[in-house]
Amino acid sequence: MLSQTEENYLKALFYLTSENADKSEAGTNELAATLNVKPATANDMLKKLKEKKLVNYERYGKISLTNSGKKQAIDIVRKHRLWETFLYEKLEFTWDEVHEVAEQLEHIHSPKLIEKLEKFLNYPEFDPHGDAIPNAKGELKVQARKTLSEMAVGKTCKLIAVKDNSASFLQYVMKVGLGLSSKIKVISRQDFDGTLEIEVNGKKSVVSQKFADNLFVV
Amino acid sequence: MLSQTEENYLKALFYLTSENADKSEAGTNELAATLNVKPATANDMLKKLKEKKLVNYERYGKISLTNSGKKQAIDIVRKHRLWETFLYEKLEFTWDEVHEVAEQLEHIHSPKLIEKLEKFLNYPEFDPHGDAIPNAKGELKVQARKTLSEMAVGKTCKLIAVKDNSASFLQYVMKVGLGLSSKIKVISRQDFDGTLEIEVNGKKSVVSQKFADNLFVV
DNA sequence: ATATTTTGTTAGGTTAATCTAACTTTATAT
DNA sequence: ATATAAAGTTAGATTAACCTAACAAAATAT
Ligand SMILES: [Mn+2]
Ligand SMILES: [Mn+2]
Ligand SMILES: [Mn+2]
Ligand SMILES: [Mn+2]
Repeated sequence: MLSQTEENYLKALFYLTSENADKSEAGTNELAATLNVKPATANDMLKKLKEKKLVNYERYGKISLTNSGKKQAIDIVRKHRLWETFLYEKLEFTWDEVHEVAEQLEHIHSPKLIEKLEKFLNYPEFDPHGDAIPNAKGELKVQARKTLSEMAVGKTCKLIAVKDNSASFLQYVMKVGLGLSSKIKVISRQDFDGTLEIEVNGKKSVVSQKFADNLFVV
Repeated sequence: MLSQTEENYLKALFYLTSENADKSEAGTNELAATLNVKPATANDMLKKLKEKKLVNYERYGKISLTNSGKKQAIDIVRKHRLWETFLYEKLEFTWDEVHEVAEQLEHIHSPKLIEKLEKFLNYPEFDPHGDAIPNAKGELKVQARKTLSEMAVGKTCKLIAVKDNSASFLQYVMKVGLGLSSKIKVISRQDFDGTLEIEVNGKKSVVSQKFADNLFVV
């Protein structure tokens, strides 16, 4: 059985090499930064994970998950997102509070618990941030989506997911009047730096490109 | 913040020195046995817990929890029993399955989670094994109770709690037709070894004294 | 009162996960 | 093509939690 630490490495690698991250291989420094450890630490762990056949890795080479590693990573993501959904739907947590607690809950080992939890939540397909929840087989719904920053001026779109899960970002999103399913109209865009003027529920706001890069819409 | 290991030592000491255990101090070997570690290991940890002012301990002396240690131990017990109740009430776990998973869940750190969970469960006072759940202040309902082995022949009583929480014991209890609130009539007792003949829902069974010692009745 | 058993402690090691400091390899820029 | 910078690795330490083996103290039994 994997330790919590090993699980965190697999999950980090999964995110660093997922579609979302537009590349399929990661580096030691990048991985270390994600996990808030020093590169030397990540390097040690990579050797261990390679030994366990969970990552593809050669000295000075790029890193990727093996099929086995990916399967395990997806299972952790599944648990994380089911717990977030539980906290949000059943315990009245707000969407900026769920992530931190789910970081702990995702490491509970009990297949039965997850099966039962999923059933209790009525087999949800998306978590409170709009991210797809993998099913027991590791399959997840892929939605066509673009970032708000890619939307044409004058168009209206619907918020379906957020990329950043940090409490500070999510609180900012709420402050602008946004939540999942909100309708957003793009009023104008500054060519200089991509700053957008948007309208949500009749309320206008000016937001940075960085902000818009972190919102997924259809 | 306490590590999972430290929490487990506090919890073990709490049980070893509670009313239930008819003594208020514990020994190193006893503690080590409870936690499935060697006495040398427990000894190291005792020094650490003393340093943190969580236990009263002197070389070759008896061990007890300080007020601070006891408060923390009760909080872990509270979490454990709330999670057991959640698993039993909401996720359809059976009473022999809940303990093992709760052993993991009790170490999740989030005061808000526990508050919300308690509210979601409607402030339960007893867990699936009939054990009292401490409230947020650490107070718990104390019920007058005796063990089935202490009951007089001919009397009928009600099962309100089980002492042993192991799956094997609980499955045995179910096999005899018992659950919380079951009515039990004591038909006869062997003076030689305390073996009892009991009747539950019209069904007669013969059980050992050890078995009867682990059932609390009123 | 002394011998034996039980209980508790110490010394010295191991493993997982982390670190710093020094080093090597690969990538980038002139 | 070489120098510099960035990325990655290694060696050697540290800490928490565990171990075994040897020893010391306390409890008990004769
Ligand atoms: Mn999350
Ligand atoms: Mn999420
Ligand atoms: Mn339990
Ligand atoms: Mn219980």
